[in-house]
Amino acid sequence: MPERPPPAANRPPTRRISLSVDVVLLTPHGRRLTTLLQRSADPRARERWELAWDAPHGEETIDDAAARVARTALGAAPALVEQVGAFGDRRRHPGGADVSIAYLALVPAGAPAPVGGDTAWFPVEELPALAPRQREMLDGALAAVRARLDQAPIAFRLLPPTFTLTQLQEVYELLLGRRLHKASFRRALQAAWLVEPTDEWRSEGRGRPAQLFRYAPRRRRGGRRGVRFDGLGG
Amino acid sequence: MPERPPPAANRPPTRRISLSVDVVLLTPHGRRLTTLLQRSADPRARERWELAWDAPHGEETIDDAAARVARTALGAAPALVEQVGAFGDRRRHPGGADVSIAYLALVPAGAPAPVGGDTAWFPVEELPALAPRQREMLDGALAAVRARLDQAPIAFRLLPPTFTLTQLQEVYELLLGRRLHKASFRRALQAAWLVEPTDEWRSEGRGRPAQLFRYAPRRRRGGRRGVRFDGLGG
DNA sequence: TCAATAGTGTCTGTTAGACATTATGGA
DNA sequence: TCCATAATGTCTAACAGACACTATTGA
Repeated sequence: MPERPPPAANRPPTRRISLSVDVVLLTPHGRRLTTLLQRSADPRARERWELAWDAPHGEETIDDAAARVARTALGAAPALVEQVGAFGDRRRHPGGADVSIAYLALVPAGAPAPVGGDTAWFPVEELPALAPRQREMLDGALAAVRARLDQAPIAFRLLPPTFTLTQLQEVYELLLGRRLHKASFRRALQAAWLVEPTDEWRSEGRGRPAQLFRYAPRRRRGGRRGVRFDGLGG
Repeated sequence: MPERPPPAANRPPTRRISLSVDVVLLTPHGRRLTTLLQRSADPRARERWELAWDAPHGEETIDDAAARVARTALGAAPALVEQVGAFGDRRRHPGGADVSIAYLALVPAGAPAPVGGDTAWFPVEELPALAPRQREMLDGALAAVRARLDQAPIAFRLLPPTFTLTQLQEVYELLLGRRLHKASFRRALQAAWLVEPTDEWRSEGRGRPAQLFRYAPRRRRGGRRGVRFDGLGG
């Protein structure tokens, strides 16, 4: 039986550390998922790109700080801001923070882009070099988006208030990284009572116009079926 | 078009904050999920119970600190330690930490219990009063366990190396909070190639002895099917 | 007219859940 | 013997994916 030390003493944690709140802003651009990066504000490293970040101000909570950082970088409030997790290994952060809290923020497609050469949307498969800590946070945010896709209305936050079912399916395909079957997708969507049709139609270019829908979840009917043993690799 | 402030200045986050790492240790006890609580080390509040927690020491990362806190509280290393998230609202933490990082730690059923009246396992439905921050972290850890059940081998970390299929199903029922169909459960398990039989059998009390299995995931065959629109409430 | 996209009906193989049955031990 | 639990076979309804077809627009 190993020796067991007494429980940690209940003193305030005296050692204070530096903290950053970093936000991964995401929006679809065409058939690609893109993320917002800013040029470093450090005058010695103006050519480097960074995730938007800052330390919490004054009495702000970390959620407050994330909302502020997102709003400042984007010029408007995103549709959803959610925590991803804390990153406190020894990888480098642009501000030298000991611990960084990552947030993801979703921006509807077609929202006005921030102007100026200091801020730009990059496809997530073609990113410039980032500080290792921020690279890790970005990968974590992408994994979180995919994991939460069927738990929270992620896809609807990446679309304007009304959208076509093809747009919705494209967002799912974007996030899942695979093609979906059109008829099955619509059947499952109808069975879930998640969207309702508007009386508007949109004609884009050639084919038949598509009906516009809005996100309007009704109460679920029937419980979940089965247990998923997928994803239990090693 | 709203005025857009310049991006956050790239100065080190000078304001330093106090940080705690809090661990939610979980193990099944019979048909209940239980969590480890310790009596407060504060001599003025010895009757209060707390999650195990501490500030990171010296050069420790937050993952290191979580592993240490878990090992210290339990007297042995848990089977899995994973981050839940950061909690930095204004709710009270026992150590007055500005920000707390929650971890969950899984302990196999039947592992030796910590001795002494300062540490005890409580069923998660019958907890004593906790500091509001820690109560929030515990609820977050339980939600994370349920959410990750089909993404990571959570259930197997709550069981000894060999186990019966009934035990495994009981862990799933414990975490999901609902009964599962025995035949369906076993069919899905077999199709997923997650466990392999040993040549041992266990006789518990009355009925026919059950074969023991071990967790031995084989490579997946075939991709995921469909999209889940469950869980998209509102 | 053709090309392109939206939207739907039908068929089929797979799977979840219900039910029943057999197997094997202890009391 | 009876009872309790393990383990499995069969049936059915639900569902995912394939395919085909109709509908409606612009070029």
